[in-house]
Amino acid sequence: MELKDVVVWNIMISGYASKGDLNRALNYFKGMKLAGVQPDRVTWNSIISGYSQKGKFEEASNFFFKMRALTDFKPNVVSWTALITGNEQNGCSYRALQVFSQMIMERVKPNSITIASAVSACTNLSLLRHGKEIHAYCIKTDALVSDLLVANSLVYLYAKCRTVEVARRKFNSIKQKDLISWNAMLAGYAQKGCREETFELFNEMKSLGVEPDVITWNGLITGYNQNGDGIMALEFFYRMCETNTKPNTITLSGALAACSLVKDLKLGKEIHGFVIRKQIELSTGVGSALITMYSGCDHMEWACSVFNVLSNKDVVVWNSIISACAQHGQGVGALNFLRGMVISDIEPNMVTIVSVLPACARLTALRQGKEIHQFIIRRGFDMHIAIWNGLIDMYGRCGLIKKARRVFDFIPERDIVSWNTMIAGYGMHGFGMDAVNLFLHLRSSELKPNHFTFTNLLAACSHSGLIDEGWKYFEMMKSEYAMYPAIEQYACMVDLLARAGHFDESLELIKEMPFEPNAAVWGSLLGACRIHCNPELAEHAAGYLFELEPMYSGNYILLANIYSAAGRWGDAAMIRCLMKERGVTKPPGCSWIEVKRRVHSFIVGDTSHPLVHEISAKMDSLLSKIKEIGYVPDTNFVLQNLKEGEKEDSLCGHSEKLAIAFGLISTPSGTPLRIIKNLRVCGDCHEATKFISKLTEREIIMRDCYRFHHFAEGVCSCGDYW
DNA sequence: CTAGGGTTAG
Repeated sequence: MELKDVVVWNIMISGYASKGDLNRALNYFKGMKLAGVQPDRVTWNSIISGYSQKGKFEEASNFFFKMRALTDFKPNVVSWTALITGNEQNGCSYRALQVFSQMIMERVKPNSITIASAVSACTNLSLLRHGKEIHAYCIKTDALVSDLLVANSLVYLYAKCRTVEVARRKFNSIKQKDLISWNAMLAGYAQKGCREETFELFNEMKSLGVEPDVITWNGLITGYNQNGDGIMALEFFYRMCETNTKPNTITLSGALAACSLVKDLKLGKEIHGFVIRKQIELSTGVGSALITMYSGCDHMEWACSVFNVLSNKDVVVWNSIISACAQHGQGVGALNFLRGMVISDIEPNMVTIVSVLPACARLTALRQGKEIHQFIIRRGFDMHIAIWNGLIDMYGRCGLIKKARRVFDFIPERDIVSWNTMIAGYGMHGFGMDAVNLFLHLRSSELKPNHFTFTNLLAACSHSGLIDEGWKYFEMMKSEYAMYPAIEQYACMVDLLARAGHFDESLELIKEMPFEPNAAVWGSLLGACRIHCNPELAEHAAGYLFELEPMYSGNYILLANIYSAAGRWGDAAMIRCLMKERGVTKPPGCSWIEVKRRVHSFIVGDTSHPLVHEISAKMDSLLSKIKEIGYVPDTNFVLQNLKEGEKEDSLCGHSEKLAIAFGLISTPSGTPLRIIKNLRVCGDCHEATKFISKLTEREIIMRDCYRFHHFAEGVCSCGDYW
């Protein structure tokens, strides 16, 4: 065999390279040189594109540079474009754009494929500004703007970046629309939630004789899912089922996601059945959609059984089950699955972190939270803003509000969620003025506060009794931001006014607000009645609450406590009977404290801890000492009608006191104690803890189910309003 | 030799 023509070699090489078999392609590449045939630009480009498509950019750019160094021909537009499309399709859009600008700087003229790919990269990154620049470049340099490929990519860009009107103008300007143009515009309307426009355009398309394909339907379904509109997503799923179009796995995932949104368990199960009947292999995509669907419909057991059945568990499947646990308050489960994932050699990614941080926050699992923070730093993840925000939340909820602030200050580009989370953190710690100051800071930034900002800010004012500030920002919301207060903000204001004892004003606000009062509103009022000892109003509020959330024990307990405090023992007993009648049970008070990497939990009246004698001795000596400096046990918080001495004993057994006593004997003096309680902190314990903090010169940080209490030098950060 | 649309987890 003599010299083969370079074209024949190229066909072999490009064939293998485009199939991803780079080894074969390289063998032929070497082979042709041995045979004395010089590779040409097409040969080099085939290899570059093969590596680039596989996401092996180091190899791709090595050949790119070798081509420049070893040959007479420079990389041409195809070589550059191969690098750009490869990066874009492998989730490295940012690098794709870097390559693109490098190419422009070297004065290589892009073609329509290059431009479309660069615009797609902008779309992936939501870089509207950048995309517009590329658009402008097209207009300035040549007629590429009218190229169908480019035009379609621009419709996607403008639709995705929330300027659907601009997308429509671009769409209208396309003379010969293809199916992809229609799909782009329809998906854009779906993502933006424009129901009418979607239907209109859809009908227009059909009247012109253009038939939707599976991607049209999928774009509509997933678009509406992204918009949170499961009803429309299912509408289009049903419509598709009436046609001859066969659903694929993406359709099924989309339909399952919609089921989860609207909690349509019945349809979800039908689709699951369909998957089994048709023997569609349970791909990781459909598998994770099933997990999410069952979890969204509150069937965690089934979510777990789908998880167990899946033979191929990729990072998305693990993330699905982790976030399912986290969303159902199963923090321990979430952390267990995280461990399972690591053991199975699946690398956690950004989404894993974002899902698992709230679980740590809720568990106050500071140690795991810190480990995850370390892990993020070690792995050198791109710090997605959601991770930063998760860290703020985690540190805030674990009681390290200063650390939370340090994270906040460290974020290069904060979004509104960062500010909202930080404001909420200050609020739950009772640092109302810090929350207000941060809000003022936010006002001077270019970000716009949203409804959550005001909810968190007003809640912070309320936790700190900042009445004037509360009114001011409540009014500012309307006057300066043209935002109508929602029921959440009204609830905060009712809470703020009632806590301060301004019951008339708060009742007036309830009357005047354009919503039916909900449990949060009446609950605020009831809580305030405890502080100000107002059993009459408490009865009124509790009446509504018993209707709205009949099984929540907290309301009954609160009302019973209020009756007891007013000496109305008979009424208090009646409430306990009512609870029994309705089968409402009060979860036992439980407190946790972490000492030397171990979490110790104490249940009310608990005698099971190994150090029970030491704890009880410590408690006795503490109580007699704090009584000397002014503590008076408040037996109103004992529900049972016991004798005075017995009531005092029963108070000593409260879980938060046990945890404090244990913390004091098992940590060196001066160490702050961090305690978490599952219920609202008891009034007597609150009083006692203030004295204990003074006596022992310890900082005691206690989180109950509503907020943080920082006890130091005999006072609490809540100012006794909680 | 480069080639545009729908993709599960937050």
